[in-house]
Amino acid sequence: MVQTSARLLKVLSLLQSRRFWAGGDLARELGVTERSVRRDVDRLRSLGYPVHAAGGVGGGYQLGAGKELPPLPLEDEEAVAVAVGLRVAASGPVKGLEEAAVRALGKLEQVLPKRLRRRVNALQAVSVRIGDTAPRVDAEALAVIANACRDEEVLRFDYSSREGTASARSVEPYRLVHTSYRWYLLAYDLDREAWRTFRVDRIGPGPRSGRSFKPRPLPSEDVAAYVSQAVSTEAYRFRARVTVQAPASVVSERLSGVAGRIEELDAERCLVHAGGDSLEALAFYFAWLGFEFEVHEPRELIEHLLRLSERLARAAQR
Amino acid sequence: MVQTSARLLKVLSLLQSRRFWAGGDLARELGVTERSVRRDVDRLRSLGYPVHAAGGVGGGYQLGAGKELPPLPLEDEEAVAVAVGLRVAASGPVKGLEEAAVRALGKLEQVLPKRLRRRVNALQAVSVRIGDTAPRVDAEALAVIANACRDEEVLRFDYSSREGTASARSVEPYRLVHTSYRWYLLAYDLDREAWRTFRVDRIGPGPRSGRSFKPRPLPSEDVAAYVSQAVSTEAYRFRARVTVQAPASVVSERLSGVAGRIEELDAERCLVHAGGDSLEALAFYFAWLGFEFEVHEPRELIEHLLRLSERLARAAQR
DNA sequence: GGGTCGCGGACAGATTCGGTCCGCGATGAG
DNA sequence: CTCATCGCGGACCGAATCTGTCCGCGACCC
Repeated sequence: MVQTSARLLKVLSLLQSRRFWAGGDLARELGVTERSVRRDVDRLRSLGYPVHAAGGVGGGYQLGAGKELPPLPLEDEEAVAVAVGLRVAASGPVKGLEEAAVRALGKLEQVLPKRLRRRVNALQAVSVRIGDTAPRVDAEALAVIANACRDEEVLRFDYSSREGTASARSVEPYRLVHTSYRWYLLAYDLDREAWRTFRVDRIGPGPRSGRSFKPRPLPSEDVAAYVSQAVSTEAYRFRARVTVQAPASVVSERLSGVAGRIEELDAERCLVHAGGDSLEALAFYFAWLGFEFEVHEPRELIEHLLRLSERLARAAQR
Repeated sequence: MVQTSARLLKVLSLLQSRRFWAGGDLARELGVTERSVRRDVDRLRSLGYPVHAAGGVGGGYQLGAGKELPPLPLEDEEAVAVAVGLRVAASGPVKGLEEAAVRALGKLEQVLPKRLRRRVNALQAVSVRIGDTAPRVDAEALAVIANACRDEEVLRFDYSSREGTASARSVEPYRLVHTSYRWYLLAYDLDREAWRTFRVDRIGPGPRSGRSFKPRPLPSEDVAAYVSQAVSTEAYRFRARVTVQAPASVVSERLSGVAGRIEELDAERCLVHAGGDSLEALAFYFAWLGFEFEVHEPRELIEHLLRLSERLARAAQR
């Protein structure tokens, strides 16, 4: 009967909504005998979910941490929180998690009721962004693209090239790669009949996935290497060279997340090469460090720092 | 048989792992006839999960967005991403979502296999924090506390008072409230036999939940109001008064997340009252605005800005 | 010691399940 | 246009399963 399976799902969900459930309560909640509850619990156990039980007064069933993760039943609010959290995670505050976050986001968005999707989008707007060396990537677009890759569906979108000219693209998406704080899409461009690497932040709003395609062999075994090579010519608007009066290890910890590399000069100083598209972001990263530093280039950054310094000095006057 | 229910769960999970599944493929994957697959799909539909189907060549089944959210089957990596994302969300980058995020986190942590928990904790460390008016709250502690509230379990922890004296507490936890960038726990202190409001960031590491208790009536109907009144005497280390040369609406948008309130002076200026425990954070927030501003108090902030301004000026020299 | 609560065997009847067989209709490629 | 593909669902039947009932056991806590 469908009833049995539905009940099983319900038990699973009940057990996750409250730590302890007495057999009798569960039975009442589910509208079956206690014996059936015991059987359901057994079934869950045989499915690999560790349900602990405590005897005596105040005892009950409790879902524990097992080897595998049970499917997570979420309330509306919680789902929204998960979606928002994943969008943050996908935009990269924590290294090495972006791809997984995007995959999870794809799964979630696929089944997210419309009313919740609206809430997520509304909340998304107010997210606080730090420094922002990374251009803002639309997390929903990211999810759409990730799903298109997974499902092998042709993707259409508008793309603005580095020079700012826009063009409509129609591609077979293969991989979404996250490197040095940017998202890239490795895809086969159907109109140009060639492999291309797209910067996701340059993809226009609302990419649409369409009919499915038969995947062709990738241009390289090592996709990450291929992409990073393809984009190595990619330049930031500004490249900064800055000497910081602090040990390289300290700086690298505090600058985690900035695109760039750090050279140790001596025990107390290091040279930071950082790339960014915004002077504000670059200035803040270094100011935020809290150490003395010296900018060698670019000139624009030096000028920006001077202006900022003057503004702060004015703020402190009275 | 357990088989049927297990299969149903598996179908649900398969349908979320790939967009399109042909009936034959599903049948092979599950080890049953195609007819049975159709029946399973029917069952899912009757459980409220909208499974769309497309006929013809290249057709297949597809899980759509329904009224309710199906339980989310997560891979290991994805679960870690969700946990990290939720921890970020719980620490409050997006308004009004913190409580839900903590609830979801509680659910997740309850069933998170140990190996994944370690990963989450490891990753948590490197999370980038902005400005940080909010003291760092241990997300795992938050989850433990939330679960203790939900499960009505006595909670023990070390608490350092405002003056810095530590004491061991044993309380009945009732509500976790998030206001103005801080977490508070409303609880009944069993030793002092009185209601108390605890700042979660002052709770020592590893709060432990114990035996369950019978809840007593709350001291007030409106818990949020009660707590906010109870903590109204709570002072920040620094209180700043700053005039900003920008419309109040713009400022309030960019300062979202800072504890404080904004008074409109005229169309082009507003007065911001902000509280914070760190001069760096306060300076950062106002500098980050990008507008001209003037600090009226505190003196420390003015001095800090001067020092910062000089440091930036030095950085720009060469 | 007694009450509470989880455990699980046994049994019987009702229900359901899954495989098989089959014809229908929609879709999309050639 | 035609054909192959693929989802749909009715019918049938034997096997498997589920549920409620009854009951004794053991653990735990007051």
